[in-house]
Amino acid sequence: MPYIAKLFLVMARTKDFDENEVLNKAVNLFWLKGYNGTSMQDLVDGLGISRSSLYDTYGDKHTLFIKALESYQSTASGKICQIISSVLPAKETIKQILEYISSGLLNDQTHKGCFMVNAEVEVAPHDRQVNEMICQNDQQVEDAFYLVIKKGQDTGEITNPQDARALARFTFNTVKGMRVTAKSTNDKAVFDDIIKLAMSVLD
Amino acid sequence: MPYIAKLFLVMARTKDFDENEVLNKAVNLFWLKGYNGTSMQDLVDGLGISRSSLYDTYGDKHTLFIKALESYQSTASGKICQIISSVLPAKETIKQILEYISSGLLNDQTHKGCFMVNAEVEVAPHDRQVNEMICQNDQQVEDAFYLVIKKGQDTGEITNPQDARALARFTFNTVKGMRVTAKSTNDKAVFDDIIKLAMSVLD
DNA sequence: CATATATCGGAACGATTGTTCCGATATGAT
DNA sequence: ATCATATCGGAACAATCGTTCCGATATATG
Repeated sequence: MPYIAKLFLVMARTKDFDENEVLNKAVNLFWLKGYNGTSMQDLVDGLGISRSSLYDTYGDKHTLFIKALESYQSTASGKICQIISSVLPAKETIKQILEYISSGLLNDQTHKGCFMVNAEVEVAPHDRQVNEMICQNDQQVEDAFYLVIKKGQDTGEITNPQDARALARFTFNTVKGMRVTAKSTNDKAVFDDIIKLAMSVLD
Repeated sequence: MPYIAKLFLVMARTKDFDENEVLNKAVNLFWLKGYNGTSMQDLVDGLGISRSSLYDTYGDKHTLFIKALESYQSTASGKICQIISSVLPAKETIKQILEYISSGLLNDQTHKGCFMVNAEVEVAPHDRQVNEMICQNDQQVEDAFYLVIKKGQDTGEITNPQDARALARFTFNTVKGMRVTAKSTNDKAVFDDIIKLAMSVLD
């Protein structure tokens, strides 16, 4: 039997851990302490797998960070899409999203904030790959807001006649602001004020 | 002559560098690469003074970071106070501040953003001292917005009758959002949209 | 059961981390 | 000019950094 064929026929030891489960732990570590603040030792300790398994499975630190950010992005935007897909009135959809984000931020005693925003602030300016991920995600989120707002304008629910693109940019900027504010505050009243006034722009 | 007296009478070698000038360089280094991203070697290279002079003059890395953040904060809020003190109409004052911040962000090709926001995101959640500086500064800025907005409401220039405190929180949150957005974008149109709509809340 | 091979734990690597220390240098007051 | 002392450059420190490597272990297939 030729050697190459053997490679695919002969199986070996299976991983002792669930790859996605461990990646999720990596997300939480990077999310909590940032890229530069998280050492490989922190990861070895926190993930519960050995150094070699870590490198064999996820590559080096930077590659793991990218994978963690990708994982976070897909689950996070998944939640948003879920809210959008529930065919509520446009303004109610926006409100639900803002309140979902707000409550997520407020419920975290560790003040992790948003992993994407953390990466945008700490890493993006020095890392082309991370920057592109951020830009792509931002465009995607902005577009999602745009579509909801546009729909609201078409149905007459949103009376503000200004460019839906501008309204989407404004709304998303409000979200980013809250994700920073949450880093040093957990005063719900502050977020309620922000959401109420941001929503009022859509009237 | 008693020993203590000598301490004040006998002078020794003077510093070869200007203390504030070098601190300013430290501000720019930490601002650009963050706390964890900036090594003492980076600082030695960037400040142009020796390791020992660095420690003798500014203390350890964390102490230097605090001093750099304090320095940034005082000059940054100084600029804002300057705009506020020019007794323009309230809404014009807010607009000037937002546009001043926007242009500052857009003119920086290195996407440093705002040093305070960077520290809030990267450091504040794990550093009580930095967190307190951020909270204190945020309160100060929010109060400044509050006073201008309150004045605008009293003169009838700002017709929105909602709580001036809420309006101040909202406005400041918009600023924080822009300071994140600037990390991965330099599209002026985005900032113009955000400012225009944030301002419209004050109508 | 035997075999091949991927996974694992842990030692080890050189580089870099933040910090300390020391001898040489420079300087203001006497 | 002398003196006391703060400043300076650079060597050196232990600790940690990210990464590599190797022998032992475990397991799906033949």
